[in-house]
Amino acid sequence: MEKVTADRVFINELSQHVGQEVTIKGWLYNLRSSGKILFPQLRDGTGVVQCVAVKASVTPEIWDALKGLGQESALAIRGTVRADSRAPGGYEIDLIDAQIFSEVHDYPITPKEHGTEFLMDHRHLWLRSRRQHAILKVRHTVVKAVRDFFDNDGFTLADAPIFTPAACEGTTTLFEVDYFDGEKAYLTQSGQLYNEATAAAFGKVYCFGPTFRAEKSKTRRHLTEFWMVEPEMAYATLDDVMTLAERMLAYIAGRVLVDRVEELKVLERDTAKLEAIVPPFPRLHYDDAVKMLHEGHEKGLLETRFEWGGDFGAPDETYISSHYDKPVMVHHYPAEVKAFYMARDPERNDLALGVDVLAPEGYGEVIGGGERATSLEFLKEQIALHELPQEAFEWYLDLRRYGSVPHAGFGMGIERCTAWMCGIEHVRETIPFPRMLYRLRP
RNA sequence: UCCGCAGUAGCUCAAUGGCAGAGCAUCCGGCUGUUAACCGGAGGGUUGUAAGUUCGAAUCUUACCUGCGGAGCCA
Repeated sequence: MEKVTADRVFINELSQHVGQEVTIKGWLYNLRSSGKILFPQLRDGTGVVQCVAVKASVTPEIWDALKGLGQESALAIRGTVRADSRAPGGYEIDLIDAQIFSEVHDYPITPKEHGTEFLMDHRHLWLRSRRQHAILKVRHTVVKAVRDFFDNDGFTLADAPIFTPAACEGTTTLFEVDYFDGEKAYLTQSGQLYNEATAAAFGKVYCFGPTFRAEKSKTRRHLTEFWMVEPEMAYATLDDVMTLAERMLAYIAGRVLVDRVEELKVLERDTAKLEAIVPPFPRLHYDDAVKMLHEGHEKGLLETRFEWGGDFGAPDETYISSHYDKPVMVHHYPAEVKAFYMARDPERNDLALGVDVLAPEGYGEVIGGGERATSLEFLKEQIALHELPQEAFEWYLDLRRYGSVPHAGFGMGIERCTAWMCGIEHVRETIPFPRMLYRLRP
């Protein structure tokens, strides 16, 4: 077979090569034929392009080789780029030559519909599909936007460790690791406590990495391994953190709208929903949120009457957020339902200076955060009250012994944010290889 | 962990107590503009597993396994 010799270009660059002879290296996305004319569609990771091979214009060897190719065969083609409204994507390549790298005849994922289990079992191949490709491109942009946002705002990236000796959330959701001599280690649930140390060193910091929670949760919003970005600011309050959260979310949505136009089309995302994500976001005191839930119950829109003092369930969150077309920030939760390190409202000691950001359209809690307690004595009490081993937290208590200041931060789940941006049902599609209860492979 | 639903060809599904089928995929053939192309033909089955009821079970019963949806908890 002849060598493919023209300059290699990528499919998303074709508009700059109209009239030129180019080489595309990729995989066969689909093949249609009509007698003496073949329409192979190639994908190369940047897009999909339709090629046209006319029997009279190529050698018999190339014709026969192309004719028999199955989906996902690997090949390079040489041809002339042409704008054509009949082609999906707007550009078409008149094929001159082809080189087959790998011939495939039994690719399991066909253009027809498949079930969730089958697709999840073939996740390593499913990633090649147009929709999955679009979702992960959006994820990439969400991550990039997050990093740019903090980098441009004077934050220092200071990542937290993944092996930790103690929990910062509840102890029921820890993954145990048996490796360190004579001591149990756990996979991190949050970089929160370490962030407080680096914030005292750098002022404004963030960490970004994988997080592990052994919750027996089987919902569209849960993964056992997920990625979280956590900013932390010294000399900052609950209000500062809410302002930071709304600025960040608006920045992310803006970047996705600009950088992922094609992907949002593939996903059939209603972009008006993303355009609405601009500050200020409504701020709702927990007491007022509870009032809202009571009204919802009286109107018959909520099954059970919410009791003051609890944390919101999924239907409660959805009901609250349904009143707004922007994310809503619920603040001043009862201290009892929040972590031990939360600062208290000086006027009402039973309330914590915490905030949850509830995304619209039922996407639920995408951000949780707040102001941290500054008093050494208070934290010692809380550690005892929660029956946590104080010796494990001595380093953390040092942060209160040596230059304790008001500080605040939050955590955002990248997958929940990405699912929201994409407008998709389940977070499992927003990470290349999801880890869930009952899902370790592939 | 609890509640609900489902498991039949490689995939998506039909067959509701009486011959296990269709579309897609695969293979063979046809078609010079296809858009999840179309047309003709072929191959493809331990009906999730085990036991039970019955003359007869994909179908009814029980247990188990697997998956999906929801709840609690969370980002």
